[in-house]
Amino acid sequence: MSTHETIQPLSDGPKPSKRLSLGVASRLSRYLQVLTQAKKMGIKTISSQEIADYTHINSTQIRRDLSGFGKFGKRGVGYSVESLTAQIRRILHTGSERNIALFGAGYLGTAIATSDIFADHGFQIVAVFDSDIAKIGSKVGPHLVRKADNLSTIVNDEEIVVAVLAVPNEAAQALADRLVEAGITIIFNYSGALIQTPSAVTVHTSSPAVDLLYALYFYLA
Amino acid sequence: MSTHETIQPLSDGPKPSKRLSLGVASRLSRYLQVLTQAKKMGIKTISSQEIADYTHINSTQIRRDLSGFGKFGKRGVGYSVESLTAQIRRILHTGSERNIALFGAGYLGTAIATSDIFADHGFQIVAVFDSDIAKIGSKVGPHLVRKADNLSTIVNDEEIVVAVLAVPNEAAQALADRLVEAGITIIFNYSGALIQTPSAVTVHTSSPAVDLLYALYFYLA
DNA sequence: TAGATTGTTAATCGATTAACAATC
DNA sequence: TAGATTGTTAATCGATTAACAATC
Repeated sequence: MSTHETIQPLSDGPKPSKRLSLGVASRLSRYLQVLTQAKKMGIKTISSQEIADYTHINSTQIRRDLSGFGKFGKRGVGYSVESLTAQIRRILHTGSERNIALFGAGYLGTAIATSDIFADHGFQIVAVFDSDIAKIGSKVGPHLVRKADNLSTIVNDEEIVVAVLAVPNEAAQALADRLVEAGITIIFNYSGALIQTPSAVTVHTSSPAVDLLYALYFYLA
Repeated sequence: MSTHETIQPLSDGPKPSKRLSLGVASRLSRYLQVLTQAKKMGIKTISSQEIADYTHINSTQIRRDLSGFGKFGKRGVGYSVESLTAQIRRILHTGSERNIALFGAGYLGTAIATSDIFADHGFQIVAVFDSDIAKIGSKVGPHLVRKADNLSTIVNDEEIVVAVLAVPNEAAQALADRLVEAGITIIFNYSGALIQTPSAVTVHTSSPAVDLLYALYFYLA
């Protein structure tokens, strides 16, 4: 956890919907992942201990996280996968669909476009871009590869909230600059490059090797 | 951070090398990522504030994390990129090369095999596997695609420490079971499937959509 | 020197979890 | 009923950060 929690003292609305701390939001997201998978596997009910087995998050903490928002479980039984999913979605405000633009139609871009990892969580890829003229007009999964011109128009028209960058390191910063200009506020960076943006823009850089270093440390220690 | 810290009270060795807490290990890994990139960009010196700008980790915390292990910086100047990299590598015991086996030679597997994200951090892909007979014998980047037979022999001979799974969801659990049997203790799972393993085995499941949900929450709130 | 940045302290705050009553 | 699991309390512990002296 990198930063601290900010509480919004509410002027006593009907529900005490404080802003979540980074830790809680992160954990709720992970519960959602387990629940989504569990649903796919046809599981109807899940206990806090079972979620703990998958996430390595302490079962007491799971119950505590959830009980802050209501009594979602049944003692002696566990949580309904269906209804807990709905509850967490509500807490995270992620009930509705969100639109994504994908930049880069190489191997990684194609892998992302053809997988359902994003779709499973309500993220819809609505546009795929590449700078290689040879690729423009071809198809990646169901998507037509386009040229990344008039970004702000496209971002507006297609109601794009998130840009996913699967481009070479060298191209990442320049593209990010253009995206910021076009009004994008969430960038998901799969390139290895570090990206600098105004503070209003969130950049999430995926770094598997860093995660691996981290895992390895605990393996060695 | 999901679990708590464990301190190994040392019988007074020369250096008080406690076991790192999850939080510290995670943050040190991220500093390493920034330093690796900074080095590529030809930067010689970096301040805690600059690292903070990239990682969104508070600069005081960065200095505090580092000062637990020595005085690595120069007041008024910052940290030497080169020497700080070496120091963190030492702290994380990640100085030496580690061998990785990659499973799955589809779009994602190919993207991983041809990128340098792992190589940048001392992880060497030494074997690529696929279950599709049509792919066996073909090349993915510099690697020959092999059949995943005799896993324990290969794991031993090639000194493989980590298995990276870029396979379909349906295949993940069965493959993980075979890997555990073959003696693998760190599995990096890029499939969307949840994997269950004995507790001695570390599974890291990459879940971009979950990260996105999390980022989106703070965007919406 | 003047400016910048580290290293460290001290105080606060949130995260974590063992334990257990409640109850399905 | 007996067994299982939730919801909650209470206590501890680590993370976080503002502030500032030290010093390059």
